[in-house]
Amino acid sequence: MEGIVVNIEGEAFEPGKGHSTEDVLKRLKKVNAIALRAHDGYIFDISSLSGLPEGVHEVTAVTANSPEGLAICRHSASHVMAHAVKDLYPSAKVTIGPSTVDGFYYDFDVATPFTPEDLSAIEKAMQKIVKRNNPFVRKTMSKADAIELFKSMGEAYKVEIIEAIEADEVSLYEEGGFIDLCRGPHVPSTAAIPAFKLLKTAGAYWRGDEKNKMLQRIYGTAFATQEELKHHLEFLEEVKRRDHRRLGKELDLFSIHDDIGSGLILWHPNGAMIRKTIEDFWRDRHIKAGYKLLFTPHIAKIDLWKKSGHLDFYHENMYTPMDIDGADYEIKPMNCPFHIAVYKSNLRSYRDLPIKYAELGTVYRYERSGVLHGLLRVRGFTQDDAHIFCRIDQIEAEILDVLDFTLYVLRTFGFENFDVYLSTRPEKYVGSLDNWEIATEALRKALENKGLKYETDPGEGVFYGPKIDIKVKDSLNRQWQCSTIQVDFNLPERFDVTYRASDDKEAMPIMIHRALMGSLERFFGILIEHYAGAFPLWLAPVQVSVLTISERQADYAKQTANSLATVGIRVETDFGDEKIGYKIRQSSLKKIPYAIVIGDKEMDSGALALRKRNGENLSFSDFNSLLGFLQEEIEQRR
RNA sequence: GCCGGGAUAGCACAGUGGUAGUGCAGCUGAUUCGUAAUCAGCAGGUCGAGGGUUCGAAUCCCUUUCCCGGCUCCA
Repeated sequence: MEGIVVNIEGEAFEPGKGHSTEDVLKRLKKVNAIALRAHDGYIFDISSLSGLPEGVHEVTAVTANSPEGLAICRHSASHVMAHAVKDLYPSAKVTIGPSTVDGFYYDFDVATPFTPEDLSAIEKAMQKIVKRNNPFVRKTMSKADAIELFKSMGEAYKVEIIEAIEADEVSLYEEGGFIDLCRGPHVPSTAAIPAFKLLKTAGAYWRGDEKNKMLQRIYGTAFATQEELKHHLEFLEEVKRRDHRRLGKELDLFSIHDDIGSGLILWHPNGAMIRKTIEDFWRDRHIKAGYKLLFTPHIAKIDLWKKSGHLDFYHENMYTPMDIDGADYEIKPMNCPFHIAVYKSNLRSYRDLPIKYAELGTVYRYERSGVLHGLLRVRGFTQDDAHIFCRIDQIEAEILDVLDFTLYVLRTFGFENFDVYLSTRPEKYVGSLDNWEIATEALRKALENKGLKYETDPGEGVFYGPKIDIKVKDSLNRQWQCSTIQVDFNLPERFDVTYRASDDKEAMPIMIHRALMGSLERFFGILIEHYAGAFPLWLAPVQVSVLTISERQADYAKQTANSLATVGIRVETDFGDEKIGYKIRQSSLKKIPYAIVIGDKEMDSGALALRKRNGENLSFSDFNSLLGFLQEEIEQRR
């Protein structure tokens, strides 16, 4: 351990020089260190302090408060879970058990799936193991020995895993008699797993491949403190509370019916009003941004899809063709071929470019029944699609434009944080290397020009071109993919799309596909959860409710409501014989942004009282000042 | 598609072999009230669908449809 510096909470310790090894270990224990991080980010067990690899001269204590430390805790928790499962169900075979972004899981091969009661029994067994404070002991052995060991234990999956490992030596961890193959690192001992909870069970294929056996997965989570665990569980409750399927029903926004078909959405009046507002905004802004709007059919002859390549590359998501007068027609999974047909309906000059076509195009795609999910994964949806035909020298400017436009639109819907990804050329691709290079650089430059932080996903582009994906973060900080901007070298080629260049020769434009919201259905689902159903005034299906204290004010209130409706405010009235508290409660449950309460006072004075959804009260001396207030808020879309 | 769980009144749910229930919503009546639930009465069901076991099935068995959680973040 000579010559090694150990940083603990900002203090440097040098075992052998002023500090004894015991002191350092004690100190590490005192701060609840669970691992050590080297400069290059590599993480070691605390026990490896005495045997650090050559070249490592300085390490820093890692606690469960850091992301790495927490991941280690969770990983160790998954081992403890496997230990508990083996104790309770000795015939269970262990497989893999990693930590995840918000917890951990472990997959087991068991004869009968786990029940919720099993889960709490396992959790209790885990608590006992944690209490015993068994040290995690790392061992290494040769591959051959490890294979022998796990064979003798009957752990066939572990044998399979070891056989696939390339190194000569593998590491094992033992804790309280439970041995598992593991790369590590782990917490020093089981008591260093402060707060954990098992959450749910699920089927999961071995190695995620549906050709393999189905294993039983147990999900759990762990945190540095009970407090944080509690917060996380509350967060999960909040997620449930905001579930768009639940709110969709409660607020009468949309429905899905068995007898109509899975993954097919019916927009109810409230949802349809929101969609109409979104669409109006979308169309208006697109026209202002120089897009031309299109409407195209829902079906087309099968040859079109052969030519576009969809039948080759996309047929798994397409429905069986229908026969019309002896010709096969396909319901459309994409809008692009139609937009190309519009482009090709005329000769185009280089002076015409860029040509930007936009359409709210409804497409139908086959999704496996198991993946359908409310509005977020459906079989019929409307894309806010657009195709930009431009010259290759225009790509950067166009992308820049699209980026600006996208961020403007997303911000209007209350999304302020984005994660941006640039996906580059995959192994299988079409188009020339030159074009890929130019297009990828154009995307990159546009991102840098906008000062957007982005991650590069090498090789993750589509076969026909590089792309930028933008993921929004909602009010619960969850990430959703909405926008995508994709360069396409393929379709112009396939459809022989051309323009007349300045040198009088035929040239091929580049196509940019882009969607800002992705699909209206999905975006709506995300919005419902983002706003927890409490839509801002400009989007709210009903903007104001007019409520009376008693029957006496009904006529007067009716006039007020009519005056609002006449200028386009969406109003609902409640003149029933319930008490005002009841009416306000009803209005609040419907998440109507404002309630106007009218009693004798208002009737006599002409003043108006406006109650916000959150209980706050505002008063206005007359109708016009109230109207002005509402109109300004609508105008500003906040 | 696969594994597990589920489907009972418009909604949320209870009901493990013996008369199908509760709350909210709905309807009717009373009440006319000042910022998140006034009171009373009434009505509402092929217990997802089909078949079977049984004297008797929401309940047990089989089939089927749909919904929910998941199905690599790689020792």
